[in-house]
Amino acid sequence: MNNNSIFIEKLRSSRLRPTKQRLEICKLLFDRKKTFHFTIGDLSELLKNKCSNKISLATIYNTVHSFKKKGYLKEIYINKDKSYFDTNTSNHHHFLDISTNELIDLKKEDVNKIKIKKNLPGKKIKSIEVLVKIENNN
Amino acid sequence: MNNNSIFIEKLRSSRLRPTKQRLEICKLLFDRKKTFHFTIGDLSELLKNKCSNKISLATIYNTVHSFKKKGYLKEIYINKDKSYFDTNTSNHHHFLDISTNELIDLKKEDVNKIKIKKNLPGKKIKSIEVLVKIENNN
DNA sequence: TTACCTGCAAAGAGTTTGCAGGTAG
DNA sequence: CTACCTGCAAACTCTTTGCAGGTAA
Repeated sequence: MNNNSIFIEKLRSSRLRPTKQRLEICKLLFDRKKTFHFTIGDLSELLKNKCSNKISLATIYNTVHSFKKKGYLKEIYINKDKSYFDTNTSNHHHFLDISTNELIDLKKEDVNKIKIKKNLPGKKIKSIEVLVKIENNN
Repeated sequence: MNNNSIFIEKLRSSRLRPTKQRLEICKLLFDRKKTFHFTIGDLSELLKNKCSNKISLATIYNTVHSFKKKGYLKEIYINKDKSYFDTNTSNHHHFLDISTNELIDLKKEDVNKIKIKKNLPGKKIKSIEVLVKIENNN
């Protein structure tokens, strides 16, 4: 596994020790071409299936939160039941398919520039996020 | 209270019995000029203070959910901990002040028209919501 | 009277925490 | 050796549910 050393570096550079568990989670989350959207539950299932030794739920929560704090993951709120995380940490927009609860990234060029014509004294804009809910065409 | 009869009508017209509890909640939610954003916890606190007889938490949840189902409230997900509800049920956008966790409505004319240039086969757009996160200017 | 509503307490789901033992550096 | 990490179980928070008693029509 060549990627392993990349992940070890990535973790070291953020002062996170490259433990077995964190490397397994890195492989699952970051060793893919496309953005990955997941809940802790999804991740836990995947790890149970694809990974020989069990990783405890507490460790999964800890790891995901460290990764978020270090800027490797972004948290998305689309549902009161659970949090979604996104491996694409750039400022971007989403489709949410309400028939399947699936999240799909929109590229920058898929949405026209958004201009906010109101501003509040003493406040500045930190981010602009668009959520486009889609459903099946009957 | 003249408004009471309006609320009684409103409830009757949706086949919800105008009970004491529901009327109290209506008064709190809908007897105001501006949009109101709240969590169940907020509402429960308000009712505890402004209302002589205690309304149980289960009833508050039931009522808010019936109101949502009847289209009098909209649920907003901006936080994993709790749900926010909005008395403005039209399709509209929000500022979220991340210093205070306060939600502020944006009017239609505050945001330019949003065009989504991508579409997925078999799917149609149901709604487009913009969340603008703002923070203090230092 | 009948269907619906309320309030309580218990149950549920996702998440967080405390702590003892284990591991990286 | 020391600081950090893991895993378990218990705790916590918000929300939902079951059910007995109460209320509107």
